[in-house]
Amino acid sequence: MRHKRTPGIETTEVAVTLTIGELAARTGVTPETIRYYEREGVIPPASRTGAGSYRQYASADAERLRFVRRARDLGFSLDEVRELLDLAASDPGRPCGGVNQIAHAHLAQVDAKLVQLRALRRELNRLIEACDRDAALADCSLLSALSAAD
Amino acid sequence: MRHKRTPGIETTEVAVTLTIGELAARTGVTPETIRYYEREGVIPPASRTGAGSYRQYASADAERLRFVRRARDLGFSLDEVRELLDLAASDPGRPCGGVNQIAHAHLAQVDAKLVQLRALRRELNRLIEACDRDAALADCSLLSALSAAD
DNA sequence: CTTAAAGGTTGTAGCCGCTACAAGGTCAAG
DNA sequence: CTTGACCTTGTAGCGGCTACAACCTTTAAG
Repeated sequence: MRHKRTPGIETTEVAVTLTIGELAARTGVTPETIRYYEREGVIPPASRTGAGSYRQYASADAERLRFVRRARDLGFSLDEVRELLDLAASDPGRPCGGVNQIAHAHLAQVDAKLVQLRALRRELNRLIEACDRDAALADCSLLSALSAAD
Repeated sequence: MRHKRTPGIETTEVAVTLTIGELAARTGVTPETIRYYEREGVIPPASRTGAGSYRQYASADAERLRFVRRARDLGFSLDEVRELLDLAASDPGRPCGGVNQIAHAHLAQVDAKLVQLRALRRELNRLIEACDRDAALADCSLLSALSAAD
């Protein structure tokens, strides 16, 4: 078993550094994905103050990582996540139009995908409903729809 | 320029063999994708009767390829397409229940994706509507929603 | 006949966002 | 000192293509 590392000079009892596994547990992002994000430049390279060259994280890293995870959950690409992080880290006095723009563009893409998927579903359903499951393969309307010349 | 190959003994004037490019033009599938399908075993290896070892296709190959393209357009995976092709090629007297089953399973997956995507869209839209594009980044509700602890 | 253009051929790498190893290094507890 | 949990890097795979590079073949034209 492993314990909390760096117990400190026992002042306030909280561990200030996290291993990648602890960070993973806190954020719901696996260690392998965290390392992947680092390679991709979505999160900055972790410090390695441990002699054994383990990655070390602080609570702020957990917040940044949660930001990434939530943005990914909303379907933003890693490129978009990088842009959002850059904006979040830039002059807080600037207007948030850039954020809005990224979000709107993404929403438009989601809508486009929805339109596509709904059309696909309609067509698929049409073919399935026409298909009598007890018919012979030779008469299967689904197969013949797939075989049919346009 | 290239011409129709194998003009034959000028009996019925139609070219019976197609190059991969001609097949591509007829089916709307690029030559590279056709070769990919062959590698993946979705379509059988083409014959190579030409001395130069070019692939040669017949009209039946165009039909099979169109079948694949239509199934792909309906969102079936290549695995599912292979299964559908196997069924289409099997005893035509058997009932088409297998086809129906594959199609139903696929429809269920499409529906699941739709549910997911609709939920994502709702959430994204909620965040966007709450976001005042003229607010400062520091007050951007979208960014704070991404940063917020769960 | 030569030659140039428009095809064809294989093999390999890249896209996206992970995920899953293998082979080894390090740490803390017993 | 051993055990075993955890970490490290590097590499390969997923799906379904797409895009080369480097070379070969066919055909029409000169």
